[in-house]
Amino acid sequence: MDSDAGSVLSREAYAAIARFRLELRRFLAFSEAAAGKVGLPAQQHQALLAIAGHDGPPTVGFVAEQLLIAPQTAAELVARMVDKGFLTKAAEARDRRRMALSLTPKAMAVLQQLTTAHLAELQTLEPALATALATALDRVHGRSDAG
Amino acid sequence: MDSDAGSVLSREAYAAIARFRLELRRFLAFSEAAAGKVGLPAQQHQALLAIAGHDGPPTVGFVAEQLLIAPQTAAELVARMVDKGFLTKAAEARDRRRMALSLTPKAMAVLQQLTTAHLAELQTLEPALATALATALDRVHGRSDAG
DNA sequence: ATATATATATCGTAACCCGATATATTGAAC
DNA sequence: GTTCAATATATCGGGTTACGATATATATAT
Repeated sequence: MDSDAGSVLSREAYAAIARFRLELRRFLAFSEAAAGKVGLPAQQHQALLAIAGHDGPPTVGFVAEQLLIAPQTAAELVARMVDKGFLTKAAEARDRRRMALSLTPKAMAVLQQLTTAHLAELQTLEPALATALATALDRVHGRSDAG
Repeated sequence: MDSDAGSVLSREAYAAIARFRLELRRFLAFSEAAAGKVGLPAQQHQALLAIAGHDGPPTVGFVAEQLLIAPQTAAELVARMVDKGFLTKAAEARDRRRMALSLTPKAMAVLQQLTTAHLAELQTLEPALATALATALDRVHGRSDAG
């Protein structure tokens, strides 16, 4: 299975992958900065986005799933967001262990503004990101037509 | 300038962007787990990758630039990596303030293995990532042809 | 020689995550 | 309807890493 784990990778191959990761970091750094400007740590922004995009009733567990974090971490995150007035939390009638989460008007306003800015930034960064990824994957196969 | 900051975004639009961010997190989670298995925190892996892909002599400042972190954070990161035997550090002759960094054989072996695994994973995730991004950007323009 | 700028390093502090654990609630077994 | 296991959320303690403020060494300008 690991038959080519010993194949030698060129400096250019590492450079191409590093470039892709840098483009990724640039987007994430933009995102974190934009969220920070409206008073949201990056994870709180992601929680709002996941909740706003969800069809059914979002819960703490749903946030954990979408953010790929442990349930207790999601509980802490949600608690901070409730404290700051971005979310409301209420036990579901059908299963009182689950907490139904809702965005406050403040959260909806902030998320809309952030999302607009993100879409514009993604439009800008998408070509560099796509090119960097394609180049990185191409290098693996021995191609090197870049200038 | 913020003329369309007030445009209403649909739940589907949020869902599409949330999906893209989830795909991104999946890749980053894979990367962190893979690096962790060989004893590297995510940032140390990124530092190795940036150094391996760099042409000239890499320095602490170069690592800070590539990882988008503050210089003192990069100094700390590099110090931890030297302690663990992944990097060597030596003042440059031409400018003794700068520290020339080199990968140890241990680091090269680990990075090669990690990179091979990452390229395979990227091949797998790339379609989902590209589709999610394209869908998110399409939604903005009012399209909704997804099934 | 002096002042300013640059590169790296150290220290204290804050944010976030997780493992272990606790509590509340549900559902299953009997 | 009581008991037991499973699920959902919450709390606590500890570890990692980031940054701001600051320190030191070296380089550059005048």
